[in-house]
Parts: sequence; C-alpha cells; structure tokens
Amino acid sequence: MNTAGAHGAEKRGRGIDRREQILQVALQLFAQHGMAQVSTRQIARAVGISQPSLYAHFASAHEISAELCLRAFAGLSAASRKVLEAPGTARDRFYRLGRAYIDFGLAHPDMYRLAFMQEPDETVSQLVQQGKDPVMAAGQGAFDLARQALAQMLGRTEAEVELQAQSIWASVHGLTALLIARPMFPWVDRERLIEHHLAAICAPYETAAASG
Amino acid sequence: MNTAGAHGAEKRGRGIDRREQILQVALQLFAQHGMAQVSTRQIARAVGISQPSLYAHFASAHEISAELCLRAFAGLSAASRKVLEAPGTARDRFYRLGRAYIDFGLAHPDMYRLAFMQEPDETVSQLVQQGKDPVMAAGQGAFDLARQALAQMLGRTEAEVELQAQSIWASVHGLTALLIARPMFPWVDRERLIEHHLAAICAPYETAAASG
DNA sequence: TTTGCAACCTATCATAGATAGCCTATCAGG
DNA sequence: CCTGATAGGCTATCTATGATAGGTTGCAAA
Repeated sequence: MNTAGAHGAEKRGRGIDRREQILQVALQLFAQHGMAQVSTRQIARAVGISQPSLYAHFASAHEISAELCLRAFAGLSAASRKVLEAPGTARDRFYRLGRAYIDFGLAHPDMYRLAFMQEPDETVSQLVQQGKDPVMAAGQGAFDLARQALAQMLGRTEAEVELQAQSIWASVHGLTALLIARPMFPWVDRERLIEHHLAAICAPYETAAASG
Repeated sequence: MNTAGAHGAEKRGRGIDRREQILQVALQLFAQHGMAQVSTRQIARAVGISQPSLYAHFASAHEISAELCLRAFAGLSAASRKVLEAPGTARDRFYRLGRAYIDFGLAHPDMYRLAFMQEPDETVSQLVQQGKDPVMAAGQGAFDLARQALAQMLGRTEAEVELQAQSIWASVHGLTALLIARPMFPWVDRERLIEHHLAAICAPYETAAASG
C-alpha cells in the first residue's frame, strides 16, 4: 500500500504511516458525517489511538482538514490542466473548465467550503496573512488556472482579463456555493441549471474573436 | 422607544425590554468582532446579566442571530420593493435590484453568511425542514422578490423564468459571497468589479423584448 | 397579606480543542 | 548483551463553548 517507511515492524504503529492513516480515516468520517460534525476524538477513536496523540502528527485539528483540502484541490488542478490541454475550441475548453470546477465543488463540498466559503479567521489567522496556509494556496491555485485559460481565450489586456476572470469566477463559484450551502432549496433540475449557467457565462465569448 | 410593556418600573430589568436590549448588544458585538467570535457569555456580560439568563429570552444562541438576520433581511426586502417601484426601464430596475442585493450583503456580511453561506445543519436542523426557521424564510423572501422582478422583465414561461432566476441569483450571490469570504484576495477595484459583473448579467436582456 | 410568576442567580453538565507530563517499545552505539 | 535516546502513545487536566437544573428575589394582583 505505502511505499514510504514500511520496514516490517508493525507493533505500536511503527511501519504504518500514522499520519497518512489519520488522514484517510478523517477523510472517510468527513464524507460520512460532514466535516463540522466530526471531532478529533471521533477521528482518534476510529484510528485506534487517544485524542491527544493526534497532536503528535498534526499541530491542530485544522491542519488535518487543510491537508485533505490541499490534496483535493491538487486533483482539481490536475483535472483542469487536462481540460486545457485537450483539443477543442477555446470556448469549449473554457466551458469544460467551468464544468470541472462545479463538479469538483459538488463532489468535495467540505473541501470547497473550507477553501472558499468559510471565513479564514475561523480556521487560520496569521497563516493566511503570511500566505502559508495550504488551503489558501489551493484556492488561489485553482483560480490562477482559470485566469490563464481566460487570458488565452481572450488575448486582451491584462487588466481586462483580470476583471473578467474575477467576475466569471464569481458566477461559477456562486452556483457551486449555493448548491452546496442550500441543497434543499427548490432548485430546477440541477443538470439543466448548470448547463444553462455555464452557457450564459460563455455567451459573450461565442464570437469573441470577431467582436473584440 | 418601545410601545410594548413599559410600565415605568425599572428595577431588575422590568420596564426595559430585555430581549430587545440583548439583540442590540449582540448586534453591536457581532459588528465589532464578527459573529463567530462572539460567545453567549460575552453578550450576557455586555448586557449586564448572567449567561444562563439569556435563555429566559431566547431558546438558543442561534435564535439571537436568527432574529437579527430576519430584521436585516426585512430591510433588504424594503429596499428591493422601493427599487422595483421606482421609475426607469425594466433593465435598469433589475440592475439596481442586483446592486441593492450586493450592497446589502457587504453591509451585513454576518447576516448574509448566516442566510446563504452557512450550512443549515450548523445552526438549525429540524426547523429548516419544517420551514419555520426565520433565517430561511428571510433568504427565501429575498430571492422571491428578485424572481418576480425577472418575471416582469421577461414575461416568459414560468419554467424559463425560474431557471434564469436561479442562474442569475447564483451569479449575484457568487460575487457577494466571495467578497465577504475572501476580502484579502487581490480583487480589482471593487466598484468596477461589481459594475462589470451586474452589466454582464444584464447584458443578455438589453434587447430582451425584441429577441424573445 | 398572601400567592404567583417572571426574571435572575449560582452551580453544573457535556463537549470541543489543546497542553502537560509520564510511560514504553524500539533502535543505535558501546 | 546492556544502555540511553527517542518516537509514539497514554492519562489527567485546562479553558471555553452552549445549555440545563433548581433555587431566590421582588413586584403585582387577588
């Protein structure tokens, strides 16, 4: 399973990557009950160690979530790059990028929430300002990819691209966030809504090359 | 100030509307330190009573936030109605409605967060399903107003209106929510961003009457 | 006066994340 | 084969949270 430090010994946790095990267990518990409902004691019990022992592997409860969040967003980045390198018109690639973004948010609601919906003060405080928080880095990275894609598609001045990129990001985020935060709202068919939303966002760029 | 039970006596809190006083104090503390950072003990201390005494006036800590949220959204509804009744083209009224919505969110970030960004499970659970939660009612009410405005502007089939209303709401929410959740992000000039965002949303409807 | 009750109190609970200090199995060096 | 260092773990405990239990006070109406 793990290629790291498996030297054969197993007693007392040696040989198994405890940190990795904790992350896996936490991920499963988060998916099952929702991140906010899972306590460090639950995680520790599921792992089979005491609650304070978690702090030998992580500096804080938040660090566990942050690490998982970072990994999840790495997956989004990989998927995004694949989309951007795939064949198709610039508009289609951009459309699929938006689609991948929304799908990611809906597939990892807790991670998306942590990255873009929670106030940084709740989770970290100094780290954010220092730019050292992995969650922030993950979120920023995801946006940067989208901005690059838009820049390629438009080829306009930097300032204009930044403005439009932020506006488009807001629109895509809006649907993702609302579907996550208000799943019980009487939404129209989700698939139709997403398709319409992305189409509306892409609409101004259907003939972008000609109009600009 | 209050028309309720002010009989003249003041000792032991009689004569002053404690519930109202708690709400005012809580509102100020929320504005000062952020809702998540304010505890029931802080509120009680600021009011001058013990922490358990709060429960004589509110069933839970959430009820305090919910009441304040309800009042804030009542303000949004009033402002929205004013916009809708004001003169101007349908497009302009719709634009100003979006503007009022965003401005409201930025002016009352905690209330907006409570209504649209927090997961209902965190705050209430059964209440939501029963439709009795004032926060949910407030949020729903705000959206309903916008939907009506769009219906007036478009005059299309109900299903189409619902689809477009939800998509537009998502876009407007997206910018509001991101500006609230990530104030430190390197945004372009906020005013320019909001104007551009609303313009982009309204763009398809500039010649709506002709194209439909 | 006496009764009733609303408002308030202190004491306490359960749970959260987090820290302190001790114990022990393993491993490296003599 | 012993010995010391240490990584990993433990129990006990701390502070803070929202919330409950049950007693006390003082006004007001009967």
